[in-house]
Amino acid sequence: MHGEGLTRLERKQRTREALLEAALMLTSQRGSFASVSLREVAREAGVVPTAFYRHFRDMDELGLALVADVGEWLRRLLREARAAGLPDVDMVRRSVRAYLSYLSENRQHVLFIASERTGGSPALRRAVREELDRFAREMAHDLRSLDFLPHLLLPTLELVCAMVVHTMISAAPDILDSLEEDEASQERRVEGFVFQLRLIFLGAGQWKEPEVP
Amino acid sequence: MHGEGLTRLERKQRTREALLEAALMLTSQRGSFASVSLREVAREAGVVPTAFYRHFRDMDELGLALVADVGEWLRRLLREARAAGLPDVDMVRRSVRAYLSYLSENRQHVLFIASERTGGSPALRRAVREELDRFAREMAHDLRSLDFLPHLLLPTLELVCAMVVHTMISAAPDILDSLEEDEASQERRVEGFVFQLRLIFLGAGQWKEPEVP
DNA sequence: TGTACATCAGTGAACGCGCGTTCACTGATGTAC
DNA sequence: TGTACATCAGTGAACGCGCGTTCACTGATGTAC
Repeated sequence: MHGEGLTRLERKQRTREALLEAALMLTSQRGSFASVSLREVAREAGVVPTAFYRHFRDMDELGLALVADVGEWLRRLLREARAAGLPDVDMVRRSVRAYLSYLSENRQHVLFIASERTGGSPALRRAVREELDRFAREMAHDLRSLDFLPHLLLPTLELVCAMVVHTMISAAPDILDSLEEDEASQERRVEGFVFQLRLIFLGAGQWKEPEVP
Repeated sequence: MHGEGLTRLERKQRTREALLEAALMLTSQRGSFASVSLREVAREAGVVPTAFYRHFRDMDELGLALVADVGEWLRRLLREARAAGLPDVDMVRRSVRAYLSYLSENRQHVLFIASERTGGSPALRRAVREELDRFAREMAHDLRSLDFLPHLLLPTLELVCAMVVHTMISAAPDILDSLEEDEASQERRVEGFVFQLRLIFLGAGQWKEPEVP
């Protein structure tokens, strides 16, 4: 019952993680972090409300911790993509398939980012934005080292990556919602998503960097 | 004090509008509709909480009415764009300038759409999505009749428009937030936004419709 | 190794507050004659 | 036009509820000797 064989610190860490996970779950369920209460989080994590304060000053602090957590998840995703190597001929469709399966397993993370990028408190919004910017920069760095789109300057490649990331994140709620509707609208959403990515890469392939004399 | 010279119906309509406006304002202030309470809306509109029920069954119903309202605003925006006529050479930069000034005057509408497209209740999310889809379809229709991107099939043009709309909506919170930061980051956000639109049109210009035998 | 004490994660009672919703009401506007 | 009655937008008191936060506490784990 009390996690035998664990040190006090390990147990504390477990409770902390339970709180974070509970908050993430409730946020994706409610649609926004702001409408999740401290008491709900504690209840879901299986502790008394006052235990919350051993881990976070308030919900704002937990929210920021959640962003950091989700940021780590994003970096793991990137690391795996990196291991998969250079995108090939039908790269977009393959990547989309991979992303969709990732999405169904990590619904909560993506929905959290999507909703708090726009909907959260200023501090939360800012933190999410920073994680996404950072993610795009790392992705650009990876693509550069794979010699992908070599005609683009690095800052331009970063902008392209930011656009891809942002497209992926904001397609997620549309696609996840469409799962609850008929199969046709689901396919339509996915096709729309594929089209968007294709258009971005098509545009990026054609982009001419302005001449610098 | 009691709006002399107005019929009872006109006064009721006024209160209704005051409630909607209050809700819109509070939503853009809080970052999400879900974290605005019925009592706050009534207070802001200058009526007692129970008067709310003369106009809406609950906050969900008011939310949907708000979507309809904002949808009308979108259509007005489109009508004005239509009157402005065919986009010209430096169309993107001109349009962006126009959009930015529109944005600063209609902050609340855009922020409402942006946050509830992802963050709201399922019904609200769906309603917002429908308004945006409809908006994109009308925009595609307009561009078609102006012979813009004539090599694209109408469904493709609709996808391009959906992408533009969606890029505009989701750039809005980034840009509005950047106004509170230094001028450099503001310029960076706007440049990123311009780049995204350019890339979309560049891609759309290059798009080859698949051959149908 | 055994004992005495300190630490501190989690408990449980209590608080004041704003919430959504109910109800009976008021009094100005609208309608019928 | 004037009068008597109906309508109904908005009022104000009251309710039970979940909220965030405080406080003194408990008892298992950790530390010093």
